[in-house]
Amino acid sequence: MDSNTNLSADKRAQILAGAAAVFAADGYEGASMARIALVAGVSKGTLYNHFDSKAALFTAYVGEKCDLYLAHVFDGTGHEGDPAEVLRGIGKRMMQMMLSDVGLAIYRVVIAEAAKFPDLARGFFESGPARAVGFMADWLAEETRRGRLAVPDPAFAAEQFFNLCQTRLVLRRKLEMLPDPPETDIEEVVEAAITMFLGTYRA
Amino acid sequence: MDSNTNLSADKRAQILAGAAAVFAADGYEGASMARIALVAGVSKGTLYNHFDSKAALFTAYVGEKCDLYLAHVFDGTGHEGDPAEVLRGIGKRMMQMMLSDVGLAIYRVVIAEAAKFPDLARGFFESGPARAVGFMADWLAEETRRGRLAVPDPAFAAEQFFNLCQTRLVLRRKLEMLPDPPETDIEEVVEAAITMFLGTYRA
Amino acid sequence: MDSNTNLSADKRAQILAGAAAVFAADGYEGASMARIALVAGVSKGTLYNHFDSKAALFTAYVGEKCDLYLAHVFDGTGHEGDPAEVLRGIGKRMMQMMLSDVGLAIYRVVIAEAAKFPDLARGFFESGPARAVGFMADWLAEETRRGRLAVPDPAFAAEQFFNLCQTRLVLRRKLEMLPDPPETDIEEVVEAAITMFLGTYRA
Amino acid sequence: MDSNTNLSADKRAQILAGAAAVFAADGYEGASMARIALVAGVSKGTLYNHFDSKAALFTAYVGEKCDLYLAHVFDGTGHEGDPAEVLRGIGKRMMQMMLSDVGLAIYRVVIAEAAKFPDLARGFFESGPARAVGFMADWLAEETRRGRLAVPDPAFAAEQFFNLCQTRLVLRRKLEMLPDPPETDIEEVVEAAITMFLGTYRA
DNA sequence: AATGAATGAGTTTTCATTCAT
DNA sequence: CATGAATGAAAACTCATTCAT
Repeated sequence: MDSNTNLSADKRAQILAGAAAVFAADGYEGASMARIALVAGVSKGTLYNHFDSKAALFTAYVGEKCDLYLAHVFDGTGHEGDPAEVLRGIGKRMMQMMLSDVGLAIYRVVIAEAAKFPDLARGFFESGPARAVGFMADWLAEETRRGRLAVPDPAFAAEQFFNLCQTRLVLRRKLEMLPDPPETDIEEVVEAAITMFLGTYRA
Repeated sequence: MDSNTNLSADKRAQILAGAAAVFAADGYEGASMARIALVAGVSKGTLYNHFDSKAALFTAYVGEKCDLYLAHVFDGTGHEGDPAEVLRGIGKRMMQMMLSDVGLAIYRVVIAEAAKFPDLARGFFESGPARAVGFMADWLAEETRRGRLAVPDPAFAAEQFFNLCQTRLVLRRKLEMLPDPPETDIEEVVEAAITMFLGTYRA
Repeated sequence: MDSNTNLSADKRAQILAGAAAVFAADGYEGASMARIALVAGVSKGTLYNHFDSKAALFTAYVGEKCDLYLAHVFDGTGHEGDPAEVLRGIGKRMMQMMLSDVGLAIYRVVIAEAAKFPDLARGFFESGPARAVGFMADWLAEETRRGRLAVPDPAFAAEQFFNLCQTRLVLRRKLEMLPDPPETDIEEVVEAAITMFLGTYRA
Repeated sequence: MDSNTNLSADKRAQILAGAAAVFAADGYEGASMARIALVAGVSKGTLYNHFDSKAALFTAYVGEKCDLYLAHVFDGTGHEGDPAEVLRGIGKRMMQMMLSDVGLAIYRVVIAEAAKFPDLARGFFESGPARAVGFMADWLAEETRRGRLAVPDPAFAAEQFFNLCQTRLVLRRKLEMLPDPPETDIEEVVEAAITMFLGTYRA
């Protein structure tokens, strides 16, 4: 029975992998269940044995990506040491994620379908941005207690920092004007964000 | 003869108005020509007498919005007086536009279809963000010459300011988590952006 | 008023010229009134001022071609002199017509639409094949009276001769397997037809 | 599993039967997929599960008719005995085929669409006329070797014979002027063709 | 649980025809 | 009489979903 469960879970994962490829490439409306079945290597009927509808499959796809991809951006990130160094690590990881193919694909599809799938939009927000902001806000509060920084509203400041880090690169990438942003550009932008951020919030 | 021209232009405008409503509500793929015809109050055939295809209609819709809406955000904006005051005007106008229903709808649909319509994405960028950044960068350069500010890279600084202004409100609005952002919130966020911006770039 | 009539007749001829080009290229179903209007250089409305419907325009086109093109294949053909020589002239003219672009186009379109436009099919038959057969049958009857030939059923014999002349070339041309049949091939085939024909019907 | 295969093949055959009826009645352009689905007793979707497009269905229809209908006209035809008798059998079978409803329908539609489907036209030629000519040419060559006939160019002579056999009946049938040609007419025409043919080619 | 054939409503697009100017 | 915008029915084709095997 365990093997049975595994088999079933495997099929589910197999379908989700196909769905991920197709939804990322074609968007929600542009994706067809036939194509997902083809890419996943199963029949159309099997799709419906595992997911009630196209919308349910889409929801599961986005939910999975949010859990497995966005959610772990900061897992294991140390927040000890010099504030500038910590900000550098946070900023770079965040930007690498936002500029990656997968990160971009989820963002695109969630923004496009936010009106149709509001729960998904909220789920995306909470597994991704909200989690990152929460993590960083906690750290800012601690540094403020320690006297190294002076941040009156840590959550707001965290959001400011993430917005600053997106300068120049993120919008252009979303508009397909920047196929492959180089590492050095990210570092430059993050450095400028750190300078401005500490210029305001250093104790 | 004038009436003839007006009639034709009127129909075109009528169709574009219907298209705007439907594309904004349903996105490109989600919109159907039948529904656009219904909302515009014309027959499907008339749609095709004025626009060659759905893609052409979509292109005309986005192009029009970029020209008539985004492009005029800064028309007539004075850039005299105290830097903080000028930044306040720029920031507020920009945020009002980005958070408006029309601004949001264009952003959503352009981001979603950037891969399929790269020219549109570039057109959006150039009529909207690039124009705003260019306007602000010119002003920053002038203030630097005057000795009131010290901005080494005006275009980059302008993008930083716009990103700062988006804190807290814009992403939540895109995700349908903030149906109607109040004026006071915008002012608060812009004020914080001005503080941080001048903390770095004041002479 | 005469000028008026002429103007009107000119427009009619202009429309028919456009219709001829389009029907020949695209067939009846494949032709569109919009394209005919374009090629004829008039508006769609003008088409309907001169012809009641697409079917009427088609009928007029085929009728005109039958009258002006098929009907005059034998005008001015002398039927004096050596029977072989007369047969040679008749056979060659007939084959040149059947293998020409215009002749082929009419045949194709009349055959394709014979079920839908039976009157047209009969009209085609009578202006074209029947006329040729009648002309030749008269000549065969006269030669029989003169004692140079012995043809018991002149109309039947005439049809036999035309069928013989089509050997090898006509079907292949109808099937687009012979874009441009050379003159010498026609002569060869006609010669063989004459030999066989006279082998049977010479007095 | 056999039943499965049969089910699928049955549906295909069922669709082809419907397509045959509609294409024969309306031609390629005049036929609609909706009507074919209706006549075949399946849904439009099922049509597209079995054939990629209208053109593919048409190609399959013509190909099937050429294979199953034209190709077997001469199967089992004995070519022993008196030449006149053999010619009589060949001529009658050929004419019965050309004057039949199915034979006429394929001819009509292939001629009409030869420009659009050149491969089909060639396929028609090779399964039908070319095969008949080849068969008869072989027999003529053998009779020439045996000394009963004297045919210098057997393929050309075969085509002459088939053209002669079409006298009076075939064109009129194609033009819908002869709904149902009686057997006796065919015999008469074929007899005349044999007379003329042997008048030239008898040893 | 897996399959894939069948469905029919829905999509974009074309077209013959009409009519106000 | 010429125009060309407007129409709506019909075309080819797609797709999410169901269901018998």
